[in-house]
Amino acid sequence: MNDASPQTRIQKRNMGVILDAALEVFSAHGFRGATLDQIAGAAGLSKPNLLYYFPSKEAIHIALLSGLMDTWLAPLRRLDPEGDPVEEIVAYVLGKLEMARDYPRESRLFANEIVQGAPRILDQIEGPLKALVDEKAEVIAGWGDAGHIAPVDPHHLIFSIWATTQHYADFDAQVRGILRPEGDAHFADAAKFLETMYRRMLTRP
Amino acid sequence: MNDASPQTRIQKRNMGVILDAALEVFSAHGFRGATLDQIAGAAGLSKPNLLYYFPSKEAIHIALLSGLMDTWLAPLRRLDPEGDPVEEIVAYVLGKLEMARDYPRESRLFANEIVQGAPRILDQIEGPLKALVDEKAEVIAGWGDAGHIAPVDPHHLIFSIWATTQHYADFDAQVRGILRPEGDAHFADAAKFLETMYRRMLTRP
DNA sequence: GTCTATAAGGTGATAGAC
DNA sequence: GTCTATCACCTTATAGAC
Repeated sequence: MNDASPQTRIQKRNMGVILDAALEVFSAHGFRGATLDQIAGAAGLSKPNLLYYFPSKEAIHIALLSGLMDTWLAPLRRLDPEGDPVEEIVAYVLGKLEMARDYPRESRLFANEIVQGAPRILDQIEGPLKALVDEKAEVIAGWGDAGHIAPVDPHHLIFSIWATTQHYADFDAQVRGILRPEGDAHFADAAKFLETMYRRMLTRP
Repeated sequence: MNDASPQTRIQKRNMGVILDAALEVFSAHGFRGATLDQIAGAAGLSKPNLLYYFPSKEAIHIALLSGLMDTWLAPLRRLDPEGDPVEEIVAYVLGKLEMARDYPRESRLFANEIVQGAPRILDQIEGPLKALVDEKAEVIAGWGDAGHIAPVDPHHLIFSIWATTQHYADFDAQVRGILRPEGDAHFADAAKFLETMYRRMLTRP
């Protein structure tokens, strides 16, 4: 299948179905743990038919990661240098937490990949991702210098936001196991906790 | 190999060598991504010899996880109800960060397992881990009620500490990719950031 | 206790009919 | 475009000599 060729509606639809099935399987079992049989089954296609649309298992995985990277970074991209500093950061935290709640598969897909050394997306991390993070870190540093927020290391602030929000998607099994049997209000409680936490952190001398 | 049988020095030594090799391989590739060939190679043993000491690949993995669970929880266990509340929690944060720095393989071993739904340690999560967390959460809640720290949801506080500290081990590839080329002082900077962050959060306004 | 050899089954990918 | 059949390889695990 030639990636650059024009696609029929059926082709586009099947590619979409395959990528959704692949997201389901790769996010649950990792690259090595996922099998083409599982993906084909989830997509409702035969294994050879899968490989008519993508040349290899790795090609599916790479297409998935590349396609989702933009969506995944959207919340950070929305951080507005002209907005109110504390409110912008709190909105980013809550937006990221909502993504962990609504798109846990995407979060786990990246988690699986990065924990194992990010072999297939190191380029994108060191390229576009680093560029975006550096840009926004600059903005946050400016807010600190201007005294609009308490001084913080901007890069580590961003890491802490990723860590605390994605934790609820990536380590869901652990969170549920510990909050059991109460918890299905995990995310509401987490939102309250994180908002309070980051407000205190950013509004102090 | 009978687990209950008395062991010679050679047996004990080889079991230790195997478990260390298994930690290396499982933490880097996950359960499914790891092969007995890799583990045998890292241990300097033949594959059949590996399986003389452990009955199966899964048995090695389970032995690893069970054996490390205690070590892994030691910092939380040290949280002293009689100590100074803010200092106890800050010490826990910094202790956990040191573990991420000094034992990243252990951190990634658990991360790999939990991201994929914790199929082999759900029992330990819902049992001993939950018990310990609930116990310490009680202590922290008491500190909040007594006004020794600002009020926080204790469970989510603990989750945030796990997330922010283990992040530097589990997502090391991403952290390095973004902090590049500067960073080898990641951990020193992270320690400063996290100490400041948790002090601000726990100290009453 | 440790080795070589090999069984048994799974997995990614291809060939070729339709 | 989609299928059945199949290949070639890898991986876990066992058998049996030493």
